[in-house]
Amino acid sequence: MGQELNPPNPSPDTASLVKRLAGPSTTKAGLAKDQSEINRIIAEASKGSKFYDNEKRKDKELTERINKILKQRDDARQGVDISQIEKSTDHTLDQLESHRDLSQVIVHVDMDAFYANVELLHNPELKGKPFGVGAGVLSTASYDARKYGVRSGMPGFIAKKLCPELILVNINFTRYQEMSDKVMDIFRRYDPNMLAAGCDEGYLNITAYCEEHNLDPQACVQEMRAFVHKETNLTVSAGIAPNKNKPNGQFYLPFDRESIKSFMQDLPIRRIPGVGRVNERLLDAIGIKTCGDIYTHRATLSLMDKQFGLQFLLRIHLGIASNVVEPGKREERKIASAKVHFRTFSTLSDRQQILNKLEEVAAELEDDTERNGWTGKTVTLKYKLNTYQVYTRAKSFDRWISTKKDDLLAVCHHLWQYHLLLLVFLIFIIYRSARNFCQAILCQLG
DNA sequence: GCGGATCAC
DNA sequence: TATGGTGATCCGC
Ligand SMILES: Nc1ccn([C@H]2C[C@H](O)[C@@H](COP(=O)(O)OP(=O)(O)OP(=O)(O)O)O2)c(=O)n1
Ligand SMILES: [Mg+2]
Repeated sequence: MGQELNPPNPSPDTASLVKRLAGPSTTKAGLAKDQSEINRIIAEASKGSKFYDNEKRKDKELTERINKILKQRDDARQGVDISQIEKSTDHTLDQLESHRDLSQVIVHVDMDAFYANVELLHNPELKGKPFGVGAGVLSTASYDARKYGVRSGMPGFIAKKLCPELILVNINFTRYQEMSDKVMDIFRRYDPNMLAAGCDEGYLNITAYCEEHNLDPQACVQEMRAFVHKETNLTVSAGIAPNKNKPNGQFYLPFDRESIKSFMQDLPIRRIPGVGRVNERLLDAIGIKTCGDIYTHRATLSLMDKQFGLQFLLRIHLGIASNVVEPGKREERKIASAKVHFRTFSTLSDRQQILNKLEEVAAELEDDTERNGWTGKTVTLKYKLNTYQVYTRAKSFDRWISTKKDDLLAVCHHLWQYHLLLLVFLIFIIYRSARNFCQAILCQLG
């Protein structure tokens, strides 16, 4: 009874929801030290919106999923010989360890605040000021803005709350692509097989270059970074290690087993590429926060290989990753995306109006595909409701799709399940046989 | 093949 | 007032 006299706040945000609302890129360099106050402001600003409700729904679903996994874990551990399982995973670890290859010098290079620093070249007055790139949602933020908690993926109006003097700069993709080409060319001098990962980073194997030029890795990377700065006025960070697992920022990881193990020991699991917000929570639920914790819970992970991926995590624990660097798949994948924005006074709730919009998108798609002579065998219709719930509906054909407007419209009309209150429509035509893409049209409603 | 979920940048 | 674009992969069905 006594407890009921002190009811909790009405629907307080759970820690997990507050964290979810903060967005995916909360581990970026240059962010403020105290994120809890920042996260509170973000949650406050989000409250009451449809977006917030949707995040809350997803958070609840994830909590249920976690509870299910915990139950599975408890069931799986019943009546099995844990020490036997641990022995078996130890054997796997020994196997992995025996194949550890420290012979290759891998460097990961990543441009600093890429879009922001390119904008700085065009507008030097921004120097030293907090600014973000992008309208609506920020693609990135200058380091001066990050101090306030402003970061990638954050909507502009919330960023302004965190930093009222924040300047918003429009996005100019062609500029970034130009600079990207320049930078990549420099990287390729050091490894012609470089793997470009996105437009601002790359993985290089500089073993051969160091040998030929009689350079040690540190000197080699310093030289490369100096070249980038000289030729582009942009700065770049690098991590040098025996494989492609990127350390944060600029870093040299000594090439011996002990150094690597101690580096991994306290590294938060979230820093590993492939472990995002969701997997971070799942792993946290079974007691894993750092790469070192993987070993402690190896029996559970072994029993729940399906859910967590034992091999993936064991390799992470040891700090063993691929040290083969190859350029990405060569397949041409031209994307000419056309975009149409419509603004109406409210979301569309009338079938005929929606069909009219769909027809506009189909017409745009016909136009683009005709112009470029492309087609495919799958049509995908994707739409977002004003609740932020997303649906995709697809249909594949044995023959090439007619990209005539009316044919596309007929297919999409069929795929659209008469949901109302739409925010966004997208149509894709996918060319799958060569695992190739595509064409996308976006139609913004409401 | 389909649809949802997750992740990276 | 208001929460992105693009591309990829994986899993369960
Ligand atoms: N959610 C995101 C993340 C990134 N980007 C774009 C803008 C970035 O400038 C570029 C490179 O991404 P990075 O993750 O490397 O971020 P930055 O280069 O901006 O900053 P950092 O100095 O942390 O590398 O990709 C984006 O559009 N949306
Ligand atoms: Mg970068």
